[in-house]
Formats: sequence, C-alpha cells, structure tokens
Amino acid sequence: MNIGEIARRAGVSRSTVSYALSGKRPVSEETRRKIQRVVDELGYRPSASARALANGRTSTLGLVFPPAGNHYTGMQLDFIGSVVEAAAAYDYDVLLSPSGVDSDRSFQRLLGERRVDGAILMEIRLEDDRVDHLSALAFPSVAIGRTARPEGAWWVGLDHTALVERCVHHLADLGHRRIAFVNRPEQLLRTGYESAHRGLEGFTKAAAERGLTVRTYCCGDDADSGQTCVERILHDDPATTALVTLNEAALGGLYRGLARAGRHVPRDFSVTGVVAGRWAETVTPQLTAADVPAAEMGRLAVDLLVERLDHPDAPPRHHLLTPPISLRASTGPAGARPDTDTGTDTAR
Amino acid sequence: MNIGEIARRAGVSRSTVSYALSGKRPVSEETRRKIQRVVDELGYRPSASARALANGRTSTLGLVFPPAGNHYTGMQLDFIGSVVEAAAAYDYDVLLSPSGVDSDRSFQRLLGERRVDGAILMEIRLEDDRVDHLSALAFPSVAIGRTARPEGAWWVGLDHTALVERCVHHLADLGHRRIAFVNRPEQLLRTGYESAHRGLEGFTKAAAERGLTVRTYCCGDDADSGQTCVERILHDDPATTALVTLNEAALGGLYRGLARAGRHVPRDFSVTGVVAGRWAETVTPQLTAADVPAAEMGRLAVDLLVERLDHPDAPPRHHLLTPPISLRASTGPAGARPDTDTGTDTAR
DNA sequence: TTGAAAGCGTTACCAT
DNA sequence: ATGGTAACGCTTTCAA
Repeated sequence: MNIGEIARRAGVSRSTVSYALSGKRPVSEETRRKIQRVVDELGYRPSASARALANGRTSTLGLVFPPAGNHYTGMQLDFIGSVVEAAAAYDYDVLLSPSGVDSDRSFQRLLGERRVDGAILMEIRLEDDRVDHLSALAFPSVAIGRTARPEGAWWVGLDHTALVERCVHHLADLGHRRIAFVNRPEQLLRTGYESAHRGLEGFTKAAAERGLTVRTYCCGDDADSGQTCVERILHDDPATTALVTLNEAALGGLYRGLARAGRHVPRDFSVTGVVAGRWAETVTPQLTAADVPAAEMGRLAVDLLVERLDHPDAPPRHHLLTPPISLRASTGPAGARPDTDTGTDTAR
Repeated sequence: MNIGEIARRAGVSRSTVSYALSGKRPVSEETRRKIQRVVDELGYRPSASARALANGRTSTLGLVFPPAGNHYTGMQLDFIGSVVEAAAAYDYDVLLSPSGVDSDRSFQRLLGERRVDGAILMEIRLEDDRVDHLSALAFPSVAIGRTARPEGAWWVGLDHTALVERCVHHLADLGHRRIAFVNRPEQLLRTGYESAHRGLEGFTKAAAERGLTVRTYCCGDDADSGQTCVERILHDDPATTALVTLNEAALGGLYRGLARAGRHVPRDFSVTGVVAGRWAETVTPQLTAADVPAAEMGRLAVDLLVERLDHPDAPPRHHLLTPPISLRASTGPAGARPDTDTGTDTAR
C-alpha cells in the first residue's frame, strides 16, 4: 500500500494526497475528506524510509548510552524511560546505541548512515570524544552531563560539585569529623567520568573548608563491592563516622557492610550522597540524599534537542540542576562512640 | 556524500560501488581496492533511509515496552540492555516504543510506517492485543513472556508457575505453614499480566498441595507500597512466618516493613520469590530467590527474532526457562515465636 | 485548488 | 567483471 494507490482510489494526484496528509498546502475540504476516507479504509501510513529519504528527516532521536559491561544503574533506567516518553510526545522515536566511544560501530552507524536527526549522550566524560566528534560535525546533540569546557554546547547536567559539597556540609554540621567518600569504580574515574570527578572535587573542597579528616574510595557498581568498600573504610580508619557516595548500585552493599560491622545507621554512622530518589527510598533507613531528578533531566534533554532541531541557529542552551538534599533517615548527629573493637564483627 | 560521488571518483559505476561494499557479487580485487580507498578517504557510509527504501529492510528491531507510568523495575533495565547489545552484535539497531496496547501512536508508527524489520515485546499479558495484532499481520516478532495460548508463537518466557511453586515448597520444607504472596499491583493483575497470573496460580496450587494457610496480596511497584503491604499481612494474620514475592521494586519496602514490625529475617520470618539476581543481592540479608535471567532472555529473544527474519518460513520456536532457586540468606526454618505484640512497632 | 515530474540515495535486475 | 537503469515511496518545486 503506497501513496500512489491511495491517489488512484481517491481519484487525485499523489501530491494532493501528500499535501492532504501533511497539511503543508491547502486542500479543498471535499477532496481532503475523499482522501481521508480511502486512507482510513486501507489503514494507510506513509513509509518512514521513503519519507526520510525524501525530506531528509528521520523523526528519530539517538540515545547513546554506555554498554552493559558497566552495570546499569537505576538512574540510567529512569533516564531512558523519560527520554523515550518525552520524545514520543514530540512524535519522535528513539534509537538506542550502546556506545562508550565514538569509534563504536553502533555510534558510527548512527551518524554515518544518518539514522537519526539528533542525539542525546549519556554518561559524559570530562574529555569526551563523542561530544567533540559531534560538535565538530555540528551534529545536533544534547549531552546529559557537561564536559570540562561546556561553553557553546547544549547540555543538561547536575552540579555534582555543589551537591557533594552540601552533603559534606550537612555531615559536618551534624558534628562528623572523619568522613569517607565512596566514588564510582576506578576505571570510570580514570576514564574521566564527569560525575565521579566533579563529585570528588566537591568532596575535597568542602572537606578542606571544614577541616575534616577524609579518605576517598573507588567502588564497583554492585552490592558486593559496596560491602567490601565499607570493610576497607572501617579498616583504614575505624573512627570514621560517615560516608557520602555517588554509587547508587553499591548502596545496598554499603548498608550491609555497615550492619555487618555493627554500625547502626544513623545512630553511629551516617550515610548520604547523590542518588535517584526512587532508589534512595528502597534502603532502610531511607537515604538522606540529593535526589537525581533523572526523569526531569531526560525530559529537558529532549526539549532542548527538539528546540535545536526546530531552530538550527538557536544559541546554545543548557540546564544546570542543583536539586536540594532530601532529608530522610540515614544521617544523624555524630557522637555515638564508634565501636572500635572487632568483637561485634560476627553479628549477623 | 553519496554513492554516485564515490563512483565518479573511483571511475566506476554506482552499482559496482554498491556491490563492492555489500559483496553481493564478485568485484575484481583491483577495483575493490580503488573503491575502498575513496570510501575510506571520504568516510562514506550509505544512507540508511535510502538503503531501507531500496531493499525493504531497515536493519532495525523494535523493542516494545510499557510506558513509564508503571515504575520500571531493574529487571526491565537488564532486558533492555541485553537486547540492545545482542542486536548490536547482529548489526541491528534497536528502536524503543513505550506502548502498552496496540492502539498506541508509538506502536502504530512502528508498524504502520515500517520503521522496523521485527519487534520484541516486553511485559506480555495473557490476552495481549499487541501479540494478536502482530500475529494477524504475520509480522516477525518475539514475545518476552507467553500469552494464554502460546502455540505457534515465537517467545522466550519464564515458567513463573513452576518457579513460585518451588518457592512455596522450599518454605514448606522449612516448616512454614502460614505464607503470604506479594504480587504485582492489582491494576497489572486485572490487565492480565502473565507473570502476576501464573505466579499466583503456582502459589495457590503449591499451597493447596502442602495444605498451607495462605493469603495473597497485590502491592504497588515501590518501596512504600511494600512496607504497607507487610503491615497488612501482619495485621491480617500475625502468625504469618514467610512470604514469596514477584515484586522486585517493593522488595526494599518489604524488608523495611518486616524490620519495623520487629521480625528478623530469616530468624523469624522468611522471604523469597522471583527476582533478578543483581537486585536480590542488594538487600540484606540477600534474597533467596529464583533469579530472573533477564540478560539471557534478552539475548535469546534477539537470537530468535534474527533467526525468524533470516528464515521467514522457519517453524515457531520458543524457550521456556526455569532457573533454579539460588539459596542465599533470606529463608530459614520456621519455629521462632512470632512477635505478636505491637510493642516493637516503634523500633527505629 | 490541483497535477506533473524531478529528485532523495540506494539496490538489483538486465545487459554486455 | 562491470555498467546502465529501473524501481523503492515519498516530498516538493514548478506549472496550470
């Protein structure tokens, strides 16, 4: 079933059918109805490929996210979901590309074969070849996160530095003096992940300001690593009374490690960090944290990208978000005697 | 940059370039090299739209998953990730469609506009209009899950009935006599979600076989609902000593509710169910559960779909998976005295 | 208000 | 082994 067939049955030309359907030029009410009847009868829909070929637009957005090798986090899930829904509202479809770098086959296909009109990039690194590549090509894209030099770029990001600073100040205000920082995996830090770097930066800065004794750790994106990490922390400095983390996937393990070590949250150990709200609420006690507004960020990214596609010459825009800390139940005043002997280590 | 330009520069015809690139007909080593040089120099890649229009194949798979209104679960994330990676291995891209029913605009676009060569459907219902629609159209698709009458269809599914039965038997073997079943939200049950129905069926059957006293509950897909659900369970029958659940998203809340009620897992309350392994390990104590092999299922679905696309007349195939229960730390022998007084209700 | 026809960039059939 | 040329199904300019 193609447009010619519709034209034939409606007794009009193909161009008239096209215009009747797109509304790009006036069509008499009568012929429009005639056409619509045939279209409805046959359930006709124009072929996306043909249309894309003819007008150069695919009505598809690319969503570039890292391959599954890195465990996915709940946050990423929320991004994907909100991007897809926001795009659907603009009648855009979303094509997924599991690409960490711009040399990925999938990434090359996306651009080289012109499969999408624009792209949204997740998991930005401070020096990101995908971003560079795209901007060199002047290819319409929006980053979720910002590179080291975000000027002139389109992005929506989180102010991880400020967020983590706030976490530290919150803990310092509660009297904590010895705090640990649980970052994302070392490999991600080495690769230059934005959140890992800026978070660490905020941590270091705020800790210095408050004159705190701190240690920083990298931690795998899974529960086991979280548990191990806590063991290291308490081994390195048993007097540690709080931690702040960016590592959502390790959260459950962090809690478990603390429990195993006989530390009660929040009575004698406080935990906070930057985590998507939904996931902060699955742990007990619920996590006091800066809630990553993943859904909102996905939506904003789509809004920005669509705007950029509609107005190719629009000046670069961005959104830097700094959500407040949601006070829940995982932080409390320091002061309880840290349980330095290892006797309770065997507690179930 | 198009194929004509390449042809011109290489001093050959467009068809020769096409054949040199696709290998669909022999090309002399010399011209092939000449062409390849030009292609590499200019970084030429054939346009996906033009190619799709010409040969009728988009090299794109559709992944139909429910809209975000229903909270996403970790399991779904694992599916999406594994489908995308498996597809990439076959050089297919994945187009996401957030569609609950076949009347969704997004779903209609996917099919009507012929945007994809085949589709993978998530979150199957026992009576599923999308499945019916697709099979009526003889459109190549594979379901993750199976409908009430899966004969003649392509799918990969989990034997929820058997899985939940096993959970019940496991608990019964441990001496539990009063068990609760925590299902997915009522709305999903009403809509006919496969896992919710078959899981419930397995629960009822096994409970009858073992002569257990049971109650079944629906529970929202979030931690708060889980907590509330436990309160209801213990209110309805304080002598309940175990529960089995399909509700991954509520798991954290279930644990919290139990802790609040002063029930220690697994000493005086056992928890088990069907949950993706990664998520079963984030709670403390780690959940003894039938691990949903989400990644494997995604991969299998892609394998099946690609096979179906390559061999249009291949007979229907499917995979029914019954992963074993992974014994972790959340179940134990019944017998501890349930703490029926409400005094501990105020425990932090 | 409508129609005719020229693309859009490939692929694949028919020749040579 | 290679070239010419019709499709593929739409959009859009140009004419009327």
